[in-house]
Amino acid sequence: MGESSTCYDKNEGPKKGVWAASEDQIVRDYIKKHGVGKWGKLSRETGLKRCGKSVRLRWLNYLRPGIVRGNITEDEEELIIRLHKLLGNRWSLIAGRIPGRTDNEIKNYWNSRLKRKLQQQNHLEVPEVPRNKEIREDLSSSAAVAAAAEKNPHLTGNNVNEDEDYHQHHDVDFAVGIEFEATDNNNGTGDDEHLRNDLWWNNFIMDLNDIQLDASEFQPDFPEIRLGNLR
DNA sequence: AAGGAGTACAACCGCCGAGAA
DNA sequence: ATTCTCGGCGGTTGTACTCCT
Repeated sequence: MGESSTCYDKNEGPKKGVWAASEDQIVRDYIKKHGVGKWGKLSRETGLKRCGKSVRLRWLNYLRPGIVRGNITEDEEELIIRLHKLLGNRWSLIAGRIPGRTDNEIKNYWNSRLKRKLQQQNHLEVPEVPRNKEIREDLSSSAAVAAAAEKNPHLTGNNVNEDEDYHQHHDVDFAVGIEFEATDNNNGTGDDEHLRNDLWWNNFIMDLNDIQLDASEFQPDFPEIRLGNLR
């Protein structure tokens, strides 16, 4: 059923296509007054001829404060690759770890650039990480996650932290719940370190696929990894 | 200069789950 | 217990832009 019943007016249907600046302003004004949510109501009360879902998407991907526009940095790219290896196409989860970036943006970036780039580099045979709800729930329910969440509330949940001052001082690194010991690429061991990490990740993915493990089980074996906020 | 191919990104669609009625 | 609405997600499509021939 979804929202289709509220999306499509019997007579003329919803307006589609590119949003006008005036439409954006209507949404901004309404949300300023009434807060986020009730997208269908927003659409009806403001006379926007957009379906609620469309309004929501516009807000989340474009109008919302804290959105970072512009090129994805190398750090962010690396992060996306690693998170994708772990989580598969769970764009909202991945986006939740990259402040200011939206799931749509990351999905687009992956599909239009990274996928091809990684295939060219032979780093990726585009692993089809199964959409396995149980794995994610196991990870999210671990004690490690809870502990990390308590330590650093910025790292939890799917919501992008919209504290711009916080962003300025923490940049990308804070968003990752998976943190490696510093890798020294200048002392000749960098490649080995990368290989080791890649190997570890590959094994990790295989383990996840083979059996459903609780994230907290990994930590004793791999102290260099903190599975702080997989969800 | 023209137009076809490739790319990037915004937006839409269909499905699902949660919660209210 | 059932139905309905809404919010959320991932996949896909549409379109504007850029590059190449």
